[in-house]
Amino acid sequence: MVDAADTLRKHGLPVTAQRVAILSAVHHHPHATADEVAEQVRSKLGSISRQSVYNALNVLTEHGIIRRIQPADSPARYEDRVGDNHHHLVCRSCGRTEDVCCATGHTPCLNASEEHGFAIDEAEVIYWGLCPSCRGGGHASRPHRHSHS
Amino acid sequence: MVDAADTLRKHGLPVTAQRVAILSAVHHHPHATADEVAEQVRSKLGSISRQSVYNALNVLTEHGIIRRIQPADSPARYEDRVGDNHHHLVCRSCGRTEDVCCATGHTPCLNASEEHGFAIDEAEVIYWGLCPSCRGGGHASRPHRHSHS
DNA sequence: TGGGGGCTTTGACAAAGTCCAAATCTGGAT
DNA sequence: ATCCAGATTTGGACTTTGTCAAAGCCCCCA
Repeated sequence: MVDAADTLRKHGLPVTAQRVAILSAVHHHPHATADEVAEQVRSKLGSISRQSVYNALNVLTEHGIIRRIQPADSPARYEDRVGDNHHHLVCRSCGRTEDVCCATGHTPCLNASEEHGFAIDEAEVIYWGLCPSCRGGGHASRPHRHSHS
Repeated sequence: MVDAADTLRKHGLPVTAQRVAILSAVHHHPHATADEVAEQVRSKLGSISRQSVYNALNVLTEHGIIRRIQPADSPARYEDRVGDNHHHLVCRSCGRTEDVCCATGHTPCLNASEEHGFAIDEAEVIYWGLCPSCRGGGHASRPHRHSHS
């Protein structure tokens, strides 16, 4: 595990306290939302502006240092783990997110039967279901819109 | 192709001019957003409230009459084609959306290697790429956030 | 003809981000 | 160690996409 500041330097990015704290927060809280990252950073630095959080997360994402995932009905989430083609498993009820390795080896399903002339560069897979806690009691902590009446 | 009103009746839903127009709009404009649907409906009925559009789209979705898809960086889109396990191909630049049949038969990739105790009920696949028009000139009509500097 | 229930409308509200201009800081050169 | 240009951070207004809630309307049925 490399140092956050080093990672930034390695990518030619100016090292600021905010960036370091943000990158570190993402590392220690995989799949955190921008808000959650902001909370974490505030507990370290005392304060940070919302815009700085978004700026940093965007810059880090553009440089491939972190990855952004945007499941339906959830704000964007960020993760450290880049470079390997893994997917996500999301709880419909509480939004809990887990990593899952690619079931069929590498770059699965990347052969869409019809390409419609598109230049496809990624196949994004999201598994939807209910996490253990939400299966049990049925006491959903976040009502979702997918319920079949 | 069944009549919109019949479809509503078949599902025990009250038939209103708005609902018929909305369902019809979705049928004739697959992958339209709520706003686009509203536009279509206005050109038929003269006017409709935003809330009615959302109400109808939600009701129709809950009854499985239409399906909602929510790709990253795009408002929700709706489509007529339900019941078959097909996926989507989305242009990173302009958001153009196409249907693609499931590459590997049916319910692909539904065997996540690690299930983390989740009860998985769906594997959602989105292929990302550039559509023919956006590949060519490079004149992106909607700047996206995935560009690698 | 009179009720009811469900739809529709209207308007306020909320979440998640972006835009912009001013103040501040970082990194490299002196 | 100091300075400067350019990049970053801030704060606040603003946008987009939806939802909530109250009130009105319409149609069906007795």
